[in-house]
Amino acid sequence: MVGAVTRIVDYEADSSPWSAREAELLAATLQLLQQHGYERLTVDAVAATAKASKATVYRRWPSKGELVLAAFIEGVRCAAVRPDTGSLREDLLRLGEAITEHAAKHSATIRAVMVEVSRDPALREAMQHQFLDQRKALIESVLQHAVDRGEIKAEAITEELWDLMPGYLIFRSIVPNRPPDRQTVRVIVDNVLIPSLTRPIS
Amino acid sequence: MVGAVTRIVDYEADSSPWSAREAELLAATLQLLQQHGYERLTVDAVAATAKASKATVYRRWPSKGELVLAAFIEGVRCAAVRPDTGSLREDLLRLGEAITEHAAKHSATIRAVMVEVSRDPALREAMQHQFLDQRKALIESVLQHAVDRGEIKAEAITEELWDLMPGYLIFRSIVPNRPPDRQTVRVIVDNVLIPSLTRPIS
Amino acid sequence: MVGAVTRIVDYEADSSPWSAREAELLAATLQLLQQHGYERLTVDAVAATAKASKATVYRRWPSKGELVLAAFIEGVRCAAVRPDTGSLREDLLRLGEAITEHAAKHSATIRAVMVEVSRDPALREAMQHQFLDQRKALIESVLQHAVDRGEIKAEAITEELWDLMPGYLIFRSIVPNRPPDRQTVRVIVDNVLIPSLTRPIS
Amino acid sequence: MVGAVTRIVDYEADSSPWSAREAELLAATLQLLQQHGYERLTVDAVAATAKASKATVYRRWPSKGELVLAAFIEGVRCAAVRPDTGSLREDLLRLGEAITEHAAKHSATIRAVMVEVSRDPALREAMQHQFLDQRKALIESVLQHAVDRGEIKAEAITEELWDLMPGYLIFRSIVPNRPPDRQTVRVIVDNVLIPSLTRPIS
DNA sequence: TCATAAGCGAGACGGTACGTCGTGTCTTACG
DNA sequence: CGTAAGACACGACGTACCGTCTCGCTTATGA
Repeated sequence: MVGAVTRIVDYEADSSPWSAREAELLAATLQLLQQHGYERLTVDAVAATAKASKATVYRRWPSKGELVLAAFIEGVRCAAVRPDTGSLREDLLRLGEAITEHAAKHSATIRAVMVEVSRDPALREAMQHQFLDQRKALIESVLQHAVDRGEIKAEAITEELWDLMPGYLIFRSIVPNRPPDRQTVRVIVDNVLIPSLTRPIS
Repeated sequence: MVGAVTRIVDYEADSSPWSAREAELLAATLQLLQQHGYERLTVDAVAATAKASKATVYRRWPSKGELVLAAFIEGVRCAAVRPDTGSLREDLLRLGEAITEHAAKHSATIRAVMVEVSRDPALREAMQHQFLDQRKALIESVLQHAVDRGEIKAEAITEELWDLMPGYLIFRSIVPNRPPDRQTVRVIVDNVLIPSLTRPIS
Repeated sequence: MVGAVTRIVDYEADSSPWSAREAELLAATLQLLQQHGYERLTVDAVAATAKASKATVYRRWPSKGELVLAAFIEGVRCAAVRPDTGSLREDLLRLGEAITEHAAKHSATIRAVMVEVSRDPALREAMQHQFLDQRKALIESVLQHAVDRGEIKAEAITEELWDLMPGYLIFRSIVPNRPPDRQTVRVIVDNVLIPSLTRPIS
Repeated sequence: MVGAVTRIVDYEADSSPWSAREAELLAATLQLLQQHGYERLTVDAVAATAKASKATVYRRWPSKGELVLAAFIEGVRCAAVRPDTGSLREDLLRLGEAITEHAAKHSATIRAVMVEVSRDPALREAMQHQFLDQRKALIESVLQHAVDRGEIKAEAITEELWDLMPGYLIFRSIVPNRPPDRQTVRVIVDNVLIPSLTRPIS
């Protein structure tokens, strides 16, 4: 049964692993990231904003990169809610719009995280387990529901397919000049995903 | 006629605007970027590698960001060749594979460029004209040829569609753990692009 | 009468004012001072060595400086014994050798104490009463005995004279490369002190 | 001939080995040392005072300790002038007073230098060659002149003797509460040095 | 043929952020 | 209640890099 696989990593947001103090620090980090971008974010400023000291920050996260990744994941964790409208098309639209919205707000953070993650295998690991796997489970859950409802066949689901929309939307969000909007999501869902998912299997 | 638009920005690679000295510096930059990533690339190291002095670098490019963007664009310029196999599917496959290959080699650079470009409108401008428009023209040229051959209808071409494959492939390249390969390209072309481009227009 | 002055502060070692716990802490401090010097001595290390917590240390001594001074004075208190050989020359030699020996063992501590004492009037006060006055009384007692025996005249005793040997010996101990030895003491006693103390008063 | 030895290290002040920039930094260091003492001297403050940057300081002196030692030695270098009055007693008085005056002004620096020097063999070496040897040569020169004039015999000069006055004066300067004055110098010269240097050799 | 200028290497400089460490204060939980 | 454990704010340390600048040296041209 396919559904079982979906449950290996559940899409349900876990309760936060952070203490109140840590959450404050991550919130300060996220806020400063949005305002100034990664390069102009200083750990001193994070500490000052959270009325903490640098040592308090570095006790938790051994480098600026880890701090930013944690802040990013924490930001995503809150936003990850599975849509459940009863219709695959609606679910996908909502999912796409949620991603679009979140990515628009945190594009600087996403860019920074990509750079940091590529430099440190430990960060890569964290990114994989705490973010990518979560998102994968979320989408698979949406698709699995559609399979359960008989809207699509399980065989139509490929890695590339479920990954396509989030990947492309994020790409558009972090590349200058063309942030995605509702229209972008609609076109992808209606012209790409739904046709591909519902066409007869060769 | 649609083809005329395509020619506004030609996909043909222009001859390099750089002198031999400048090309050396860009080559050194590109090499160090591949080896160490953006953050650990220092202008000192670029100068040393090219046996130049920092002043020589800064005379050309007023900041590390501009230097890296120039190096990136120069790297792309060489690699941009329009496939012309006579078959849309083949053209798209080759295009996707070329993008995949290039992005694999220069993922660190791409990540860095995204960060830098987002911080400086001047870099954004340069990125737009010297890279994005080029790539757009290249793909439109491929699609236009298919229209000319009668393989697809001009109306089937949407911004999202021609942009989808490059965007997704680059996304996959710069995100950890799942670099795209020929199979990825094949699935996108066969399961997404061709179906979407050839399905009857509603 | 001269002897009366000597008795204002007695040279006799008082019984220690410290509890067993406090003595442990001071011993740990002294040991770490000898091993690593003042700068590299940390209050954390003192606490850890004595299996105590930092709060326990700071409850007794409000700063690192006070702690170190207390440790130093405690170290000296134990070592201060008045020689009484019946001969001024012998007494002075023993005194000088005792100072030499002690200063060699605790040169790092002495240096540190000098720095700390100069920064804090309270420490200066403590140093004065708990150490300098003690030493002064000790030497005056030795000299007074010699006067009582008729070896020297009371008028020959000047502040500079009785202070000269300890001061110079300590100076030599805390300056690099030339720690004093028995020969140093002998030369000072025989060539300087005895001649000066016994020469006819002009 | 005894004079030859004296010339191995000449007491003459060498011309400064520092550039103008470096002299500024050392002057700023010395000034701040006098004002605030070693512990509260920060390299940032030195840089700011000299309108330099920390990197400029650290390029010259690899640590705060080395910087302070250099500043101290530079300060001494300027002040070291050999008295030459034609009378040993006068020469010694002037020497003692010069030492007293200088040590009074720089007592905090001297204490700091002692601590730093004891921690680093390299600093010890520098201290030895650039300061202690200089001072030794200076005093030997004064005594040698007296020998040449027939005031004293060369055999009366011992290491301890010529070292006694500077050592004791510096000791008094760096210990709290009893800074030496002209009277102190006079007593040492008249009651200790002159008698010891002129007494018949046994 | 020589001088004057422009480009270059070398690298010092002011500035700024990093990540580390130690002090002295404070809280929490245990005995 | 005193203590062990240890988190915390503060602030200095020493390092690294950016982008600017000055200094001579080379080279390339104009008198």
